[in-house]
Amino acid sequence: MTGGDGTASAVETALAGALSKSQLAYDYLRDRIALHELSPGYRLVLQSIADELAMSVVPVREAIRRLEAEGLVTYERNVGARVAMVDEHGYVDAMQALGVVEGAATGLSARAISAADLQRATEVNDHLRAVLDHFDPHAFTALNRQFHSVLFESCPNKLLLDMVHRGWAQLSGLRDSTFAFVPGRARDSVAEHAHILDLIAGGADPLEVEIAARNHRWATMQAFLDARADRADKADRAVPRPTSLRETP
Amino acid sequence: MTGGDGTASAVETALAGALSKSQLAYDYLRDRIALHELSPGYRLVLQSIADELAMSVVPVREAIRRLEAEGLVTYERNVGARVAMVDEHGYVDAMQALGVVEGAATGLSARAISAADLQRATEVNDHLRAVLDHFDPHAFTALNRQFHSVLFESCPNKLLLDMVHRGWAQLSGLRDSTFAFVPGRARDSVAEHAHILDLIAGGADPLEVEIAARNHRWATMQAFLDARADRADKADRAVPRPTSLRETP
DNA sequence: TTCCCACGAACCATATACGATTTGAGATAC
DNA sequence: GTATCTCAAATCGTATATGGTTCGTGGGAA
Repeated sequence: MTGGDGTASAVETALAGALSKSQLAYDYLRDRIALHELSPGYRLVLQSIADELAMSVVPVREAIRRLEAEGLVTYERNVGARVAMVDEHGYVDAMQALGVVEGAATGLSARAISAADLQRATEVNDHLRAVLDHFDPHAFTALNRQFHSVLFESCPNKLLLDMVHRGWAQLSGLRDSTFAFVPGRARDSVAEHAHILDLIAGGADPLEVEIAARNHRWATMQAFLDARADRADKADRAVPRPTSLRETP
Repeated sequence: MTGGDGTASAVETALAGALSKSQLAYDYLRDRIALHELSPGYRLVLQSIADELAMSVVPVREAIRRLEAEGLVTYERNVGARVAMVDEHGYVDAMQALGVVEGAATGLSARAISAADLQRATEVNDHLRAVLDHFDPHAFTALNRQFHSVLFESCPNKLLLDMVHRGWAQLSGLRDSTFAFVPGRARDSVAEHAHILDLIAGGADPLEVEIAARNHRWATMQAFLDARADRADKADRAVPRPTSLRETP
């Protein structure tokens, strides 16, 4: 289908044979949402997508139903689907929930993680530290995801792991990551990563690892909230806030 | 269509207007699974269900896709769907995950819960204690669910709450609850409930409430594992286990 | 008797078709 | 000029139809 000539039936059968069209549509949409090729709020019209993928609308509908169940798209009866947009409230909820499940997954991974993985996580974090000076939010976010993935992917509980993946997928819908919004958070983040690594390497209590991982995420969430409050204040009126102003112009 | 003459459009619109057939099928299947009218492993044939509900297979497919995404049914390409059966491994994973999210939801509820709800939870637990002597696993399980629902429903995080609901739904698929398998667990459970209530009433640190709620669930899980190990041992060979045998014949 | 193959029934996957609903634009009245 | 009504285009929801796949069953050969 990407070839465009439409005569690749043999290849298609061999290639897509294992994958149903419904699955194909699901993967297609999921990828495009994750890659931000479909922005939040984008209207998902069944027929258009079906045309793009050279299939009928039926498999597309099913794919969208699955995406809906995962919270990646919102759906309205007789109106249609659109890519879920994460308002700040949704963002906070998602980050809070992710903190819980990712923390737990990381804690459960702590004892199972291999030395090689731990080494790899350390390298990724070194990389993160290295790019702090010429800061690129997008690259930083990608590396950050890698770092955490290494730490929680060893979690033996598939259910929990799946929740973590869904949480990340939902948050990836954001127009920009938190690090684009609050660049200053990046440096703290790297330091907290190092702390988590120390805990795991030192064979700390899994619960301690879990809480560290959770607080790490919640700190990012809090940084976002603080930044938002700051901007709102500055935008609404040019009056300094009463307490604990930590302006860094 | 149920009328058969096809002229009932006004009634139909008014009655089913708020609910799509897809949604209807979803609710129908979900309820029947929850009520154990459809046992785990039961084969879900599209056409049969469509006939029962007087609709075509298309909405049924969508409903099943959603149930699949929630882990209530398993699906196999070109073969079909069946009600998810929770083997002991799946059970352990589900309980572990539920412990995490339910614990977190309960912790987040702790500060938000009303005095009335707290009172109600206490009453339900008293009820649980009262039925300990003429023990009925089914009734106990239902009350137990009530108790925990009161404690976590005040959680302000909808995402987390949804995960908790899904976890309970998945586990409700079990042929019998843990309490049917390990009746002795019931008494401990009631005592732990009281402890959790004390923590919340005393305004304890939410994290402490969370860990108590989590450990409560994990203790139930552990009781199940212990019981299973016991039976396996006794079945395999009539040799007493080396340590900490706490037989109650 | 046992193994293998062929055939057929049951069922899934997808395409097409059509009625129903929403939505926005243009016309008309005030 | 604004508000409201009407109508048509776009899109969704569901039914029906058809081609494929799986799985069980029965017959034949070793």
